[in-house]
Amino acid sequence: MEIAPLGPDGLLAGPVLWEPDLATAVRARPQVARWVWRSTAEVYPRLLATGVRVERCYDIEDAETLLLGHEGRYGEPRSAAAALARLRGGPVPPDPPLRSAAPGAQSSLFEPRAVHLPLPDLVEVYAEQQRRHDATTHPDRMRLLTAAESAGMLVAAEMNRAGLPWSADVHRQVLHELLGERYAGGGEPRRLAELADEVSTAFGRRVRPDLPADVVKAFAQAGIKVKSTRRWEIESVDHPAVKPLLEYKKLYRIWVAHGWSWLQDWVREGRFRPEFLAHGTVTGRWVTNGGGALQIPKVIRRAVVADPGWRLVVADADQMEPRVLAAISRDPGLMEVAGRESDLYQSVSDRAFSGDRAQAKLAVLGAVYGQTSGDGLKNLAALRRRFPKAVAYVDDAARAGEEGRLVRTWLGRTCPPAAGSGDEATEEAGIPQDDPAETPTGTEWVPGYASTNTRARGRFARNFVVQGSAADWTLLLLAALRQTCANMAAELVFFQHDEVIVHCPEEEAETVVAAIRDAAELAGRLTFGQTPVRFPFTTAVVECYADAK
DNA sequence: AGTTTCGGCGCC
DNA sequence: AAAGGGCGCCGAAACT
Repeated sequence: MEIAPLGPDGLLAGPVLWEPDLATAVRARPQVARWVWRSTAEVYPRLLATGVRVERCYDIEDAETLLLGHEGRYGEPRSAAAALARLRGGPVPPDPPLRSAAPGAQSSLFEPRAVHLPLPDLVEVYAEQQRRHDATTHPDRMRLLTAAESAGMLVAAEMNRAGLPWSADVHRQVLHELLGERYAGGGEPRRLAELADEVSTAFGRRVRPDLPADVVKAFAQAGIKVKSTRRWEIESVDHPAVKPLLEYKKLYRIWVAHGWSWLQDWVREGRFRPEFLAHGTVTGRWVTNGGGALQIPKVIRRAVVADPGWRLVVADADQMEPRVLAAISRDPGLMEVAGRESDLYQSVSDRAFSGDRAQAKLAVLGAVYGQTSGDGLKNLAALRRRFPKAVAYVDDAARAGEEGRLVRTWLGRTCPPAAGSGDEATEEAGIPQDDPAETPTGTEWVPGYASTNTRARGRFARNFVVQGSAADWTLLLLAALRQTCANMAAELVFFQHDEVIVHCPEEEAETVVAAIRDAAELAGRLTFGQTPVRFPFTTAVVECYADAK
């Protein structure tokens, strides 16, 4: 591999060196403060496989994505090769298509090979990116963002390697308790078959509860009109089929999504190994590929069991979103309640909802998500009176989103604008687009597309500033926690939006608990600067994930 | 017959 | 009473 020494200005400070082996090259240079490379996801797993860990890195292609976003150029190709072409004015190569949605080991055979750049070219792109940081609204924050994101890439690669401790025996036991015996031939297990029979008996004819169309028809024949078989619509219906039907749906879900075949597919050698993908969404939240790792049902968490003599430190950020909203909006009232470690929803409720915590929580989340009706909306007025700056902050974001202006998180992560220009990246990101063909013209108001999508974009932007700023903060948290764990046997094994699990020897558990608390405070200071807002965690030291709640 | 979309629900 | 932000996953339905 090629190695380039960088000077204090981040530019090429000497001749490009050639090393025969990546791992050896890295191992031989412990003094390197930060490795700059094209893509952590492609480089770092190979290093980890040979037992080499790096302290810090700078991921050029991830930074390119963030910088392009900040510059309002969301749709442009984000590869290092594309960045170089833009720099030199040449034809810009399109990004390789996203990986096929179809899972399966073979898919990687057909993935296009990444374009590798000669090292001096890569350094040139890097140097230009450093200059582009300076042109952002808050260069110091943008540098922090790309650094934090790169750290997140390291964490993700390390978690992918570690895997989540998983007891197949316990999992099978849980499945048997819930679903009963399996029958030969791979059909429904006993309990599901029984429930399906109960549903059919209640309707007086054979009904397949896993087929929504069949269920809707059966209800219609019983004189009950339902538009769908969603739980919230069905559960208020007065009919003997409802109870077994809802129970069936719950268990069916477990069976198809986390049943025996899931176990077969995803658990090897006592570990569940999903692929964590940092920066998987535009808000900065991570996603996972494989095994539905971010949707492990509560009952299945009994199968997450620490190694003998080890513990799981399960840590959950308390009321993360309203605390983040307090930090970014600087609303005096909200900062005051977020400046305490006690239950924030209770404090809000004491101030604005005469003690009804549930109402307060609904109102806060409604404000963040852009609720348009129901109790949350009603209570929004009370929230607005007490915390005007906080509500105004998300209202402003929503308006900006509706008008197609750029919306950013605290550190500068930028929401894709609804270009209305057929922007593919925006489409991919799931931002609602107006379809010109369906936009009514010459009409004041028509129920449907245009206004619906505009409002949806507003809700997206409203949520983006909070969810995305929270993601900014959690990246700094992970980076700090990773730093501490580097000196111990402890390993980060799971991360889900506002929750982290560390697997460690029993004797390290209390140190890890303290490390999480310290990391949260440090992340708060680094991300938001001077702020009274606290970021407490609820931590539990357990042998089994299910015991954490 | 193979691929994409939909319905529903799990998690935050 | 009515139904909002982000995801992934599965089988069935709907498409080509």
